[in-house]
Amino acid sequence: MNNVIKACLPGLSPELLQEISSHSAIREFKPKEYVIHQGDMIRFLPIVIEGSVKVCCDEDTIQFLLYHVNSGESCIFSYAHMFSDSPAEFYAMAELESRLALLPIDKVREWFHNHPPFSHMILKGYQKHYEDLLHSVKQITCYNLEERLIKYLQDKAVLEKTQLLKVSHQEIASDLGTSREVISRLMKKLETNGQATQVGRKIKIG
Amino acid sequence: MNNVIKACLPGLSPELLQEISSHSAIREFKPKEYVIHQGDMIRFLPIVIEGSVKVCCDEDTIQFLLYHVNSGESCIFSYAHMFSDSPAEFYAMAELESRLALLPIDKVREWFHNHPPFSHMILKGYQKHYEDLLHSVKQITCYNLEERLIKYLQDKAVLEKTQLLKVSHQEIASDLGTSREVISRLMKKLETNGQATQVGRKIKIG
DNA sequence: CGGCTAACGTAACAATTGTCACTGTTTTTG
DNA sequence: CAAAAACAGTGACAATTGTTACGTTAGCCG
Repeated sequence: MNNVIKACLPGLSPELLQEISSHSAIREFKPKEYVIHQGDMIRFLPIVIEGSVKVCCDEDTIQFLLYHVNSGESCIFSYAHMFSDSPAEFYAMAELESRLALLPIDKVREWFHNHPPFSHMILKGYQKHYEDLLHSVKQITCYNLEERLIKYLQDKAVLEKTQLLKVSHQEIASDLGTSREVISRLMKKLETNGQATQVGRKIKIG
Repeated sequence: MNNVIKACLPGLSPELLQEISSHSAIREFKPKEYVIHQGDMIRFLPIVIEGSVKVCCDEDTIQFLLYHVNSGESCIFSYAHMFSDSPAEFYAMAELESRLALLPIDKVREWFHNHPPFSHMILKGYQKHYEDLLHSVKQITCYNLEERLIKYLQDKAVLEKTQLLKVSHQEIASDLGTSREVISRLMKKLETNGQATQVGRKIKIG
């Protein structure tokens, strides 16, 4: 357990790693299992040791994908709750079979104040997520749905290491913040252009 | 000079404030003057003492508004360059007559490592900007142009403390990532609904 | 195997946004 | 003042996206 956490937290002293390990819990999540529900109080900082977790956001009735948290990464929204006690305005859901380390939030606060390399690491995490989010803004602002769909499928293919994606049109639609019918229509277009094929209930890329 | 910086950096020790003051420069910027050009190397962390600076982002040929930096705030993108040496992928431009404190980046790095309250402050800044950006994503994803235009004008009215905005359709268009004609069309619609009026080359809210 | 259910296909239409072309008006500048 | 430049108004049309409504298919499970 020490080793897996260590691999995700490079640059920290052995003593600190030891302390982090001893205060953290490891939990497994199945695909589609919630890691954090909307409205939950955040009591831990999750770090994905293995697998992938998606974080989505609600506004009115619309839900959309913010980003994925992959191996070695942690969830920025939990950082946002490090120094405040408000409930989560988002939900996090495992996409793959995933193993997470859960660091208790009060300890994280302590480490942040007492260990510059730890706070540096947290800041790096923020930077990464900020860039990801900025990338999403650019995607949404500068590219149309078709282009974003192609990118979405390609990214997913890389993430899941397969060209044959098991994902429903409905799920794509919510991730991209649109409706199922629109995705069906666009998938037909991609099929015509040979960029993707519907194979039964799966999607083949390329 | 010590006092103005102090007001923007609450919670820091007098010694640190003194050191920050002694290493920082103060500069004035006129409206539309560039604070940072796209491609610049970032050598300082700017903190807006007075006024307002807008930060915009380029992707392909499209430019769009990321956020405003107002009194007491600093620019997250400069944080992003705190631990790396890559040129700016954005530009920052004064919107109002503004006074900025420029903290040299190498000193900022040092303070970040040696002063937990300073790193805490930086993290808080990140949190704020992250929330702002997330807010933009929600706006773009969940609301149409008309709603965003109304919000844009209202926000601007609050910022500039006046109901009579001096802003061209072209400028609104680039901030919202669309074209001038579209803004003209929507302005006409707002006028019909009594939400805003074109008064010569200015726009009256309400 | 047959039926049930969730997922997909699709046509038709509405709404929004993008783009072009051209006109008129205000502001600035030589 | 006159010319130039910047700004605004507008109609027409295309492209994209959203919505409704209903028919079809795949895949699971008894």
